[in-house]
Amino acid sequence: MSALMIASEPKRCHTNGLVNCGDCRLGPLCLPIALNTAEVDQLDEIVKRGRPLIKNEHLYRQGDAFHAVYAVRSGSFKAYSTADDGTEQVTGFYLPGEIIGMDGISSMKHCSSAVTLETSSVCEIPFASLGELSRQLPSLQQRFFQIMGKEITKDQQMLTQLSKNSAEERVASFLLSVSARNHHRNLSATRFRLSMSRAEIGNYMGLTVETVSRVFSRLQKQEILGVDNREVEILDMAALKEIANVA
Amino acid sequence: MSALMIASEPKRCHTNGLVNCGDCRLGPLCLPIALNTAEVDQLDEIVKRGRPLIKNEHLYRQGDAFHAVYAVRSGSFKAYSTADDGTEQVTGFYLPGEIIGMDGISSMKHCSSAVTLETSSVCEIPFASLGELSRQLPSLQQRFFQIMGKEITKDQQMLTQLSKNSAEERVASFLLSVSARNHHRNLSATRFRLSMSRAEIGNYMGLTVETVSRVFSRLQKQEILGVDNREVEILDMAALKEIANVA
DNA sequence: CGAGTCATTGATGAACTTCAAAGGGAGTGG
DNA sequence: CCACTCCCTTTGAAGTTCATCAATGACTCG
Repeated sequence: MSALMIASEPKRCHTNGLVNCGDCRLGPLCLPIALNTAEVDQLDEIVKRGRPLIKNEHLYRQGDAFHAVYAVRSGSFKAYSTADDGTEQVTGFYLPGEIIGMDGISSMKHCSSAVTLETSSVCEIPFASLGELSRQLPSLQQRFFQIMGKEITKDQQMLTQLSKNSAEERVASFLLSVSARNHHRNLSATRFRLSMSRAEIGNYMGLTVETVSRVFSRLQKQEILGVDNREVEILDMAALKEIANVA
Repeated sequence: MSALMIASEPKRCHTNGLVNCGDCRLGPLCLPIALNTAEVDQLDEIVKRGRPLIKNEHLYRQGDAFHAVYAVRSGSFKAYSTADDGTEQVTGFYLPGEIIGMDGISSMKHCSSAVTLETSSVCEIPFASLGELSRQLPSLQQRFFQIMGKEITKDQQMLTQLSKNSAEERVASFLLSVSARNHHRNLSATRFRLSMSRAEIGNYMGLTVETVSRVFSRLQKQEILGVDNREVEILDMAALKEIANVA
């Protein structure tokens, strides 16, 4: 439990604003799936690649006009909505290759905010252009429907999570989700650094900081998890899945 | 607190399988919003109107191949998913004019089941045709994106509901949601019959039957709500909104 | 009219929250 | 480079809310 930094692969991206969808390592995870080379080039033309955002910088805020969705290129984001009384609810975490910003589609206004958890960069995909282009490219339209559908099923799984599962089940599921998404990006499924605080995890999973911390401690005591601050190692994947009720 | 039946407007629909989107009273709530007459006619051609479904009949089941979404024409539906251990989680209730079945879009398989809560009917909208047609009709594409986006924001509001709110707040919000949707369909916002059981409400809101029942009783004692089994009357809308934390 | 489901109400208990306090880490400025 | 500060994390003790268990009553529909 010593390593501070794990493979800083995002760096390359930060220094290369010229990368296009065809060359992007994330291509196979992101929008371009199922597009052929010519189609990817067309997609490429509507995508805007911005400067990196520093930690705690907002991508958009609740109430902002909606005009684009964003593909996370590097780093990570937290999406959250703020109630009238100021309390916040984290609605999702977004890792490279995932699409953030779809909360604004229905009303053309963002009903949540998105903020970086670390230095991050995105590809901006103007929604109007995406609509237009997807009328020409059936597989792009298909793909975007699929991505929106996935957001729906993800949220519905969270509903079950929040309404039925205990604190241990929720935390275990959360860790497995991060693990699986890392694995999907060819990173370690068993060892990674959490870019979010205990409080943010707790908020997302409907728990308090203290409860999350206690669960982490218990999992560590049972030697299922190795924890060093935000550095995490899954020592017993089977046991963790057992706890999370995964078949 | 006596009336058993409230305006049975759906009946007319049941007896008329020939109604088309252009004539449907629900048009302005449903998919056709923002389409002109010619466009509605085109939509009409891909829509299949089926026989009415009786109470407790399934529209689709978890695991079924996905090939269409459905517009509720009359009655009401419950969507729910079943875990490996057999426990069920209600993921939504669907009233006339609302679209059900989008849970299958991402994987082309339904990951939840849909069942009627009473005699009901739907318009089946084959997804492939909808995709095709929406490539020709920008406003239809726009509209469908909007509907999917709304499902996303609805689910995210539920997340906040489940993770932050007390039993009273949840039940109050639920009643207000049904009230608003009724009002939207030009039905009474203050008096209606719930087509779902206490257990189903509880399951949806992450509570037990007993808790839901107790909240109903308390609201009745405070003269905020009139309750006669599934017949409900909101006596003090302001107080109910107060409880639900609505601004 | 009878059987079964649904709703209500009470008593008890468990899980998580809240309140409180102290121990690291990371980043900043001197 | 060190020291200071602030925030994050951890752990303990007490308190609440809601779940669970249990029993009765009411409604619905064959």
